[in-house]
Amino acid sequence: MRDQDLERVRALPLFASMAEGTFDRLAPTSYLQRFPSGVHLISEGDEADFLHVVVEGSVELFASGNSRETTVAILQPVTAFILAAVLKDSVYLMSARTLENSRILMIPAELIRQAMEEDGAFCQAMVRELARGFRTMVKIVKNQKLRTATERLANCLLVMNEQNGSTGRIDLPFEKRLLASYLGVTPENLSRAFKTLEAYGVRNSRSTIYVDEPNGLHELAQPNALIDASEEW
Amino acid sequence: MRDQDLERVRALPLFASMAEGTFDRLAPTSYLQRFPSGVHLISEGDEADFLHVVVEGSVELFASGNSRETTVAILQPVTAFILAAVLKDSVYLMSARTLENSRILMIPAELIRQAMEEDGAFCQAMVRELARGFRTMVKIVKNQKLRTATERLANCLLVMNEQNGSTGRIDLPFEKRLLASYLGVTPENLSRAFKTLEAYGVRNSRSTIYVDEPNGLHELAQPNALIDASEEW
DNA sequence: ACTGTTTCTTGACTTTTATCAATTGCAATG
DNA sequence: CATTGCAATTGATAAAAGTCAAGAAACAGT
Repeated sequence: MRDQDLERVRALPLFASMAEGTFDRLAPTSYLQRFPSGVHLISEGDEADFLHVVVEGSVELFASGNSRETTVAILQPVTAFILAAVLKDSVYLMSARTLENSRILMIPAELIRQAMEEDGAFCQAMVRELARGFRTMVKIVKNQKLRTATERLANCLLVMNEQNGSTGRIDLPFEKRLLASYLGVTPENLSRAFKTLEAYGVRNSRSTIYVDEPNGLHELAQPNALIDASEEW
Repeated sequence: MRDQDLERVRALPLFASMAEGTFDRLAPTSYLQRFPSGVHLISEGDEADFLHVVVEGSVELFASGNSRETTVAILQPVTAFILAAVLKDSVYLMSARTLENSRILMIPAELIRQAMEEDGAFCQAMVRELARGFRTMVKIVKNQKLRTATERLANCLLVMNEQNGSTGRIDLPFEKRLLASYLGVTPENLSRAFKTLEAYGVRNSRSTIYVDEPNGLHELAQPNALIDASEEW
């Protein structure tokens, strides 16, 4: 692994407070691998052998069942995933695939569990990371159960717009079908939800979306910090 | 706090591996309080001052938004809740109310955070508990996004039946309206879902439900261990 | 620039779920 | 034992979301 990448991983909140020795023991047995877009990284039901970290690119976490499939999260660098399965020495509950050319760091699960037992600071970092993950999932549940599809889209656009510096222009970094799956609707219904939002100043051209009247959209969306704010470290 | 109750809390996985000294420091400043049914214990948005533990009775975790309300979980003794908010020193994402006469143990949040820093074994227990909570929430998301209302009910009945020793008889420990909110449907639709399941040998009288043909129900429900199995410690 | 492929959109229709209103049925109360 | 109160059900209707099929728009490769 390149020193530069090592540093980026080291800078992750999860690893930042780790003792020098602990980190040095993880590094040599971990793999940083490059994957093309669309590669299936892990499958739900499999044993958790490695903790994964998106170092570059992006990764989709999704789940299947009842002959359906749904996106649970879309991860940007630098984010660790499937931490809970690794810690419980259990099977994955979600599958993961790359959304573009990506570099993924894989750390043997056994080493992570060891490090947790030996390094108190790391264990505390883990607690924070898991608490963050838990609360993120609670927000996803609330978003799903308390809102209609159009409300979810409206709030999603408001969040994305803010992340972009409130320019009123959003460049979708992925396909609409993925956005649909993430929002829990069919692609057809996502199109219709966009049409509904036209009345609130949302223009939608292929992969660029313009939010002209954030105030009007706010009214419809009724954003809620206890759902929409991303969990800070 | 009575010694007997103290022991029950001590026996919780979360506290079992805690050092003697750490536990002794928590105990005297914690309150074990008795509440009647329907008491609002915490409100989403409030600062997390205490870690709560259901010692007796039962507690509903629910969330509000967009002028709707939904049940996220129903907790039986002995379970700690809102651990994540306490650890992150953040606001609650869910509200909680008692569902019957209950006794709730309240431990000052600050003490929990201190204990985590000082007691490595406790910190590790916390990691396990949070990982468990995270995975439980993932399952709730999957249940919600991958299944129809009738499928959710069918699977819920299968789980409840198994928990009851597969006797084919389920005595609901709460009202149907709560079950509806938990499943994410209106009470009216829950009734209709029950009617649909009649064809699969489900009889439904007030608060007792009979599952006559679990095999037929299985076929419809398509149970899935990665959704329905409860997360073990 | 053309061709084939894929994503996205649109329309018609069905299914699922919610809403509103009314009724039933149980259980507690006096 | 009637009465009251509430949970649960039922029916009618509306809204939301899914499905299927077709067309339009973007994209990749030649």
